[in-house]
Amino acid sequence: MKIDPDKKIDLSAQIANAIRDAIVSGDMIVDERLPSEAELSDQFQVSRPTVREALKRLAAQSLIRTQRGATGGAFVNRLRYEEAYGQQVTTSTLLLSMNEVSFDVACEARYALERACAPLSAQRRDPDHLATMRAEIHRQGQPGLSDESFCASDVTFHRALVDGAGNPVLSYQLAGAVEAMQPLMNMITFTARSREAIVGLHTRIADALEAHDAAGADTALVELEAYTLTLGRDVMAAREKA
Amino acid sequence: MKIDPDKKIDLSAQIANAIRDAIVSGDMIVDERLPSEAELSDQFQVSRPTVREALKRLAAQSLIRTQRGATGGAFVNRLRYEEAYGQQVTTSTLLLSMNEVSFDVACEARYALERACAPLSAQRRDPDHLATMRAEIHRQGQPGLSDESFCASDVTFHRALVDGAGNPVLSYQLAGAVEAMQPLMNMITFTARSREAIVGLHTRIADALEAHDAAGADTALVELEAYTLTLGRDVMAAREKA
DNA sequence: GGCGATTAAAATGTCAGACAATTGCGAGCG
DNA sequence: CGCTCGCAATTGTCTGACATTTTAATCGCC
Repeated sequence: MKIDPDKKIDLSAQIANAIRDAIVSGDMIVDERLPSEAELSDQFQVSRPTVREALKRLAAQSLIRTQRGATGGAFVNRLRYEEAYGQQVTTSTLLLSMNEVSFDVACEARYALERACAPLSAQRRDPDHLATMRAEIHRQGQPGLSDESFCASDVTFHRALVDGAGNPVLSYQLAGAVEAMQPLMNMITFTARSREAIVGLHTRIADALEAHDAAGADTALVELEAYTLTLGRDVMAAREKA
Repeated sequence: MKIDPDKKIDLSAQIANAIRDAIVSGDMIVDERLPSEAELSDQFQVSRPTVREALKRLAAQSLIRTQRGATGGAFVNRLRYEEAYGQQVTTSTLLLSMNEVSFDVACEARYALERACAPLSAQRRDPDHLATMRAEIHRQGQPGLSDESFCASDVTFHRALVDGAGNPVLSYQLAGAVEAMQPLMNMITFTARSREAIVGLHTRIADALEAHDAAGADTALVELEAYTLTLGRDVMAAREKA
């Protein structure tokens, strides 16, 4: 591994970067064991706590995992979709909440991405995805459902749509966009009438996917986007007035 | 903040999670100062190194930044798109390289997402984006360009296309997909003939965007996807044989 | 009284050494 | 031969200290 002269940035950050580069570049392969903390501190000529801080940085990014005991140590982690999902959602949520992203912009991005999945989903959706969508549509029609539950069900519905495309890379990329929107969507109070409209559009989407009708799904998604936008703007307007 | 009983997971991970939740939930706002390491170690009843490991985890995710000196400390960081880009690209690249994502699947995801941007880009692209695309097209036509440079230029071209949509959320989401593909694309050797074909399609895309012709851009992207897929499969087949 | 230089204080960054906890493996014993 | 016990390796945590950096206040001088 490389050296770390007396730059101005933290030693632990330099070490973390050096190891990260080794992993990303492929110099270290999955499940390969890193040297022990003592060996690393010797190799980099720093103390063990400094090495540990570097390893924790990498662990926070799921690049390595650690294991105690005799045959333990730090190992290059196989990055799994589930772990990447979590980070992706956290990052996207923070980006949206910290950068004054407007409801309109987030909404546009979300539906643009979903529409990219719809044709593939119309082609490949399997009965499981359709069943999930039907179940969520039914739940969304239940009276007395809280707004939070309605939103959660909405997310599940749209994730089924995305997963129906059968492309894990797409599912991963969209997890952030769809779930990060949830806090924004949670601000909306859904009236019985607006829920009815949404359920109707969801039903049209599910029907179109079941019939392998990509164009129909696209049309329904466009309408759903327009309707969601209207709901969001009403909330903003009402809040402006108050 | 909450407590951490003697669970089985690391204390530093528990503390990091507690602070992360406080930030994500909005309990701590941007630029707010966290308690000093000494205060945190007192509050959580752990030693300072343990607190430091927790803070490094958060710093690795760009959730906090630290500053030395009298008025220093750890501050909630405003997550910027540029920082999020980097993490997004690193994560996506690793996901693709570690999970045996096929060239076909990655290609499909990338072009599906780009096609989602194309209509917006046709509508909103400004002269800067067009100029970038034209410049990269010209570069791609230069003889003697290395395959790596050709790929890098390709990435710049497609990022201009995506940025043309004028939606930062879309740009962020797609940065991972486009750039993560680069290592896979770098495996392809571009012959003079294939470069010519790609430059032709790029020109058609730029022309369509300039003419606000969304359908034309979409058609050209579909053809480019098919052509890229062919190139990738040829490489795989040749590698199989060898 | 005002202004500049020095010093003090607060905070993070780093180090050294020690002990606890966990786990695998081998040696010893029944 | 099998089981158990203990040892060694490794990470997890603690204590205390010193170095470095930055701000702010104090002191002295004009």
